[in-house]
Parts: sequence; C-alpha cells; structure tokens
Amino acid sequence: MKYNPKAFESLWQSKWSEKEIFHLKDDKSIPKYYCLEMLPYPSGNIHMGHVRNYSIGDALARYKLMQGFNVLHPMGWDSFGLPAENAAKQNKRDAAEWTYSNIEKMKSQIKKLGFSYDWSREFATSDKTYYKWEQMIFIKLWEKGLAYKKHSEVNWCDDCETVLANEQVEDGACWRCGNTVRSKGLKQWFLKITEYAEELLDYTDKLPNWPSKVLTMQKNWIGKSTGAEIDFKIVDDKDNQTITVFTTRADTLYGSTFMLLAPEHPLVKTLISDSNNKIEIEEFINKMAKLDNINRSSDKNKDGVFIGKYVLNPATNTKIPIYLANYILMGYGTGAVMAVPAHDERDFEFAKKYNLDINVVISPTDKELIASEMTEAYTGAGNLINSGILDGMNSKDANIKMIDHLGDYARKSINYKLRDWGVSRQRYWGTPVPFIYCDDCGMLPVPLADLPVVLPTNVDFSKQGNPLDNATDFVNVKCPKCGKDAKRETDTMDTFMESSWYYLRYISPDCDTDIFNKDDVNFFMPVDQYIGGIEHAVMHLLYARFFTKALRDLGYINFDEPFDALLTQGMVCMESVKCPTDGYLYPEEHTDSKCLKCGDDVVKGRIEKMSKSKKNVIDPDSLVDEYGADTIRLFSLFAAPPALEIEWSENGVEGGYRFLNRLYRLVMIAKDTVIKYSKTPEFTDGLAKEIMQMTHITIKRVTTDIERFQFNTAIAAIMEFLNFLSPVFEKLSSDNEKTAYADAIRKMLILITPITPHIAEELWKEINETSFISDTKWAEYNESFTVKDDITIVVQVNGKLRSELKFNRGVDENTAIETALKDEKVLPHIDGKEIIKKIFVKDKLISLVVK
RNA sequence: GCGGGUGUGGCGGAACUGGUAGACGCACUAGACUUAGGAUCUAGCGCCAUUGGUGUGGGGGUUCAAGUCCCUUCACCCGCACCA
Repeated sequence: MKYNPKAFESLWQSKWSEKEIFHLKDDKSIPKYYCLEMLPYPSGNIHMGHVRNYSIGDALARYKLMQGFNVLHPMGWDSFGLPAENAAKQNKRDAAEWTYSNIEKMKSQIKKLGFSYDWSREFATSDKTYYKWEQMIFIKLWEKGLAYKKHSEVNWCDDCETVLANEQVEDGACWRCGNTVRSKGLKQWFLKITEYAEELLDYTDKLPNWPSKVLTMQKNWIGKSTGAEIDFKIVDDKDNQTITVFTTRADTLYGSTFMLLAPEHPLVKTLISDSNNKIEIEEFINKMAKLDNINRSSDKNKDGVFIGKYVLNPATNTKIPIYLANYILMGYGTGAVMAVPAHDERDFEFAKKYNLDINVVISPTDKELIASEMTEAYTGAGNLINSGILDGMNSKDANIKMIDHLGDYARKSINYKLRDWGVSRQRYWGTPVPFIYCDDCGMLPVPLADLPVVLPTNVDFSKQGNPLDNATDFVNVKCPKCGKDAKRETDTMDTFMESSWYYLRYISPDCDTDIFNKDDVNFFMPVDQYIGGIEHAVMHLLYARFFTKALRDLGYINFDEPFDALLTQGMVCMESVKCPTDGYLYPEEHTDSKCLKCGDDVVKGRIEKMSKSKKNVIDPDSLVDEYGADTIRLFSLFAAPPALEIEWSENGVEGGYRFLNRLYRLVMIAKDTVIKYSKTPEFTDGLAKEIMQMTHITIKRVTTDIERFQFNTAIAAIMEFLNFLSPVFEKLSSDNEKTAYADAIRKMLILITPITPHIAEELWKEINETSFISDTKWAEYNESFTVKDDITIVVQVNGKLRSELKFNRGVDENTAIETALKDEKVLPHIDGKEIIKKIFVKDKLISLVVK
C-alpha cells in the first residue's frame, strides 16, 4: 500500500475535466472570484517559474472554490512575438505552426500538474478571433484620438530588427536580446498613455493590495514633477522671441547665470545663423546627433558650447549666455533649462568647466556659502538671499511668489517622464495595424465589417526587414472609401497590446458580436487576485491599467482598475556551478569539486535564478514524472512565502514526498475506522476532546494562513496535524474518540486539497466518499474548540525567564502570583529582595521586578 | 546619487496587536528493525560551559518585557538613473 502518484494523478485530472467541475457557473447570484495568473508565452516548455506561479494561483483558486465562490480561473497563451518569427526564419517552419505546436506541448505539461483551469475559456492571442477585437479596440482608440501616427526618433534594436518601447530598453540594451539599442527616425504608431498619466499616478494610492514596490516603480516611471514654465527674452532678437524653460526651482531664478538648450532645440538653427563660431557649434550639434539618446546619457561628463547669444534673466534683468549642452534632453520639459550652478550639481559642473558665474541664492542655516570656495552645489534647504523680493523666504514660499511676480512671463507647469507608448513593430508575427493608405483619401481605418485584417501565411523571410512589406497579396488592397488601389499598413502591434486586455476576453471568449460581453465583464471584473512575476512591474501592469481606463472612457466597461490585488512571486533559484576556464557547467560536466572538461576546481555555492545560460535549470516536467505533481506543487509552496525567492532543493522535494507518503500511509491504516465512524463527534473530554481541539486549531491556522498567502505555514500546520494524529491512532478506544479521529482525517484531507489535490481525491475515495473533494465545502472551525483548558504561564524575574507554571485557563491574578512566589525555580531569584512591581498578563505571563 | 527591500541555527524559513525566539522542513548525530536500503521508526540537535550564561548584522535607547517600537551604523539585493 505504497503512495504511488502515477497510479492516480492523471486519472483524477481526467475526471475533473470530464465533470467540468472547474467551469464557471452561469449564475450571478453566487459571489464571484476572479483568480488570474499571467498568461505564458508558448516557448514550448514550462519552467519552474511557471510552476510556482500557477501553484500559488491554483491553491488560491481551489480554496475559493471550496469556500463557495464562483471562481473564474482561466488560462491562455500570449502567442505573438519574436521567437516564433525567428524559428520561422531559421528552421523554415511556419510561425503559426511552430506556435501552436508549442502550445499543445506546454498545455500537456501544465495539465499534468492538475491545475483547476477552466479550459473552455482558453485562447491564444494569435487567434484571429482574438486579435480581430484588438484591431477594433485600436480603431476605437484612434477615433478617440488616443492612437496616432507620427515621425519620431525611436529605440531600434538591430538584432531584432524592431522598435522598442521606452519600457523595453534596459541599460541602453534590448530587454529581449541584450543588443545595444540605437536611435532611428521612423513613422510610428503611438498610444496616448500620457493622457492618463495623472490618473495612473493618482490611482497608485488607491491600490492597497498591490506590493508597494510595484506602485513605487510605476510612480517613478510616470515621474511627475510640478514646477513652472518661465519665458526668457532673447537679447537683441529682431523678432522679440522668448525661450521657455521648465523648472521646479523658480525660487532660485536670481541665481540663474546661464541658459542651456538641447542641441535639437527648434530655436537653435535661427539663433546660430549669424554666429561667428557657427562651425564649432554645428560640429557639436552633429556630434550629439550621432550619439543617440542612450549613449549620450551614459556619458556623465558635461559637454557644451556657447552659441554667442544671450537671454535676459527676468528676475535680475541681466544678460546671461546661452549654451548648448549634452545633458539637456529635448524630450523632457521644453528642452531648455535655466542653469543655477550654485544649487544644481550638473549646472555646477558645467559652470566650473566653462568658467561661468556662480551666484549663491540659498543660504543653509548652519554655514555661509561663498561661491568662489564651493566645491559642489548646495542642493539642501535654506532661506533665500541675494534675491531681491524673495530674501529671507523659504524655497516653497519663494517659489510661489516668484511665479506670481513674473506675471505673464511664468506659469505653473507639470511634467511627466512618461512618454506615449510606441506600439508599431516592423515585424511579421503580430497583430496587423488595421489601416489603409489611399493616395486620394489618405489614411483610413479598415471598416469594422472587414475585420479582422488577417495575418497572411507563407510570407518570405529571405529579404531584410518586415516580411509583410513584400507580401503583395496582403499589401495591395482597394481603398474602402473610393475603391481605387491602396496599400495596407504593414506595421504590426507590440505584443504588450495583447496582454493589456486578455483578462477581459476570458470572461466571454466566444463572443463574436463585440470585444466582449459588457455585462459579464462588468460583473466579473476586476480581477480579485492577479499573480505573476515582478519583471512586469512597469510594462505590462502599466499598459493594462491604461487599457482599462481607455476602454472605460470608450464606454465599454464601468470600472477604473483591472487588478484589485497583485501578488508578485519571487524567483526560483538554484545553485550554479562555474569553472574558471569553461564557464557555467551542467551537472554531468563536473564532480563535487572538479570540472570534467579541464580538471580545474569549480566554483559552487552561488544561488542564481534558474536560466539556460547558467545551466542550473531543473525541468519541471521530468520532476513530475519522478515524484508526481503533488510533490512538486507542495514543495513550490512550502519552500518559502510566495513573495520571496526560493532555492530549489532536491532534498527539500524528497522531504515533501516523504510527507505525502506518511499522509497516504496513515489514511490507509485508519481508513476502516474513518469509514465506520462518520458522525459528528461530541466535544466532551479526554482524547476525543484533544483530537477535536487540534482539528479546529489546524483548520483555523490553515484558513488564516491561506487568506494571507502564507502557504508555507499552512502546510507546516498540516504537517504538525499529521505528526499529532499518527501516534494517536493506536490509542483510540471509545466510539467518540474514533469519531473524532475520523473527523480529523476528513478535515485534514480537505485542508490539503488546494495544495495537493490528487492525493486528496484519491484518499477521499479510499474513505468511501463519492463526491469530488475538490468541490467539497471548506472545513469550518468552532472558535471555542480552539481554546485549550490547560495553559502555561511563564514567570520572568527582572525580565529573565525563570519558570513555567501550569494552570487552568482563566486563573486569577492572585492565585497565579502566589504560586509563582512559592515556586522553587523562582525563589532563589527573589529571596531576600524587595519586590517592587508585579505584572500579570492573563493566561500568559507573570513578570516580577525585584531590587 | 535617488527610491524600495532584506539581515533570525549548518540551510530554507516560523514567531498575530511588544509577552516562552528558532514552529515546520532539510542537513547532521545516536539508536532500533533489517532478505543492508539513499526505506521506516525512536531520540537528539542555536552557541559556550558544570548549576548557569548567552543569543535575531553592529552600537545605543524606550519598556517589567524588544526579532518586533525609536535613533544610529554596517552589509547585501532589487528598481531608476544627467528628467531641469
């Protein structure tokens, strides 16, 4: 009678599927619970990160189902993207064929883990029945002015031959392939996410169930600064032009001794037209133009050039020189800055390099600043000096007064770092942007009746660039307005578009009359719990929030935020082994200490995120074959709380397997008793009472632990319960004791169901239960049964633990303290001393202070 | 540099509102059973020593009582980074 998961796991999976017990119920009177895990990219194989993500989600979804919620727990595939296209190119396989066969493979791997997905809602985002509606959303956004096309400098990856959103550039490199990103001018589609900057920021304070880390990252990404725009008159300008700067420190205007412009600033061309060092200036501009944004900002050295012109500082009315500078970005603010070298580090460096005036206008309280002696800018707080009307004020007041004082020359202004989302990709395997270009009628959306614009198959990958450009059948089209020959847009959409609204489509995946069924979406949204990796903190999670707000404003939905609660699970890590000469090694390439390739000593002990390049990947699929799904699920949840990283440990997995073995053995030994004694036990005394107390204490612990996602401690509680029950079986004598024991076993199986559902079903069947344990009602506890009668009161003397005393619960203060004062372990510490304080904490502790 | 986080046995980690630090698991030690097995069971297991002392990165503070609260300091991890 050995635990043999292979004998029954797949059997139960088929039964669940056959009886559709995880399908959403068509009944809006049942309270809903939407549990969602981030949908995977179908690379072809699941990895441990998936297993962990889905084990967490599944434990929660199953728990909620057992609690009686109508649980929506879907799964699908984020199936557009570059790898399919690369496979098509390299292996001459059709991208769709490659993608859908990967989906089949991954689906069978996921299914072997026994997750409670409602597979009837499954879709792939590359299905035309999905992206049809994405095209419709795109057109609706365009109609509302939230999608537009413009020429722009974009981040370009030569390796992937595509544009990257700002969010997809990491340290100047492509987030996908790591290649250095360069700037390139292209006509591009954008979504106006900046229109929602303020609301997206505002709501970061209204998402209490999101990790603060994610919210902070989004806040920083949106990057709001409140300040002012100030106009500076250009000296001796025939057109009386002004240059507008953005500043957050209008209070320091008296200290502004020069102005800085971005080399691309639109006024530069006219300003330098009659300059006598025009050649030098143009050289500088060309040098900057060659460096792209990324390379320019990675060089922290200050570089600039004087353009021979001046503006008037509107506060001091003095002439100050205009420079071009490498660190001024055209993309932020107005591309022009009032430099205040005394109080800005960058401006200070620049002033030192070019020998420009430094005027102190903020005086710290503890010292006097002397411009000529300063070695760095003073950016701290202080009071205004050398600032005329502002003298003596603090920065905040001075700021307001300055703007006010300047009248028409200044106005309050808000700036964001957030840029509009560039969604054009010059790639094949993505959703076609549904637009048509007609020489006569201009750019037109594809009529809604003609959607979807279907991605063609059999495109030619042999030429450089976007294969769609050469797909003549696709490109050549009649103008929907005038009927003449026209061309299709060949840009496809960023794949983050698909993941921005898939959670809505799950609710009515077969809806063929609209994007989704609005009533159902309004009922089942928002997602109650979203679970996924922290790597999506900014990109996906910000885009999805934006989509939700945009769809709300288009009238499709009536809520503001898509995800009520977010859980970001930690990484799955594993020890890596590195050889000084041969790099990372697979397990079979080294012994305990030596590299089998070259004989060098290996470096072990570094725990790193599992990745192919570090050769420290464990394949979940083969682990499932070896131990069964339950063991893998159990260990994934037991090793650490969900938010922390876990270190995969073979020994730890074995430990989980042993536990399931012990569970299986005990239930098989006790099963006849469990079957025979099926009534509710009476809460009396002795062993029966003890068993019942332990049962109810465990139910309480597991319930509260799952509620706060502490699956590790929930499992620990069940382990303790099993450790308690195992030796008790042989001690059972009375009927009530046996009834209490049988009840305990049943409850234990219910409690473990969300974590290890297969063994729970199997043992449930063994004790002659005919229903599925998976949709059995969750165990409830009686608070009064969780309270034990005998308690231990600890005695501290001067804060040190001296004794433990047994009492009945509720013992009164006097009795307890009197007993403590006579206790032989306490006496030596109070003998001959004066007791100056006695503290009594009911049922817990006595603290004596003696002198 | 800015922002966020984490420091508890040999290891992963417990400890709700301050109230017996180290639950549970791994590893380890000893023993039992043995057709010798990396199975199972029993016992032990923070550190130092003899009663006892000491202990949650370091230092200080509040308190009868601090892993938990306050100040300070160190180390590591993550995110952003010339954003005016």
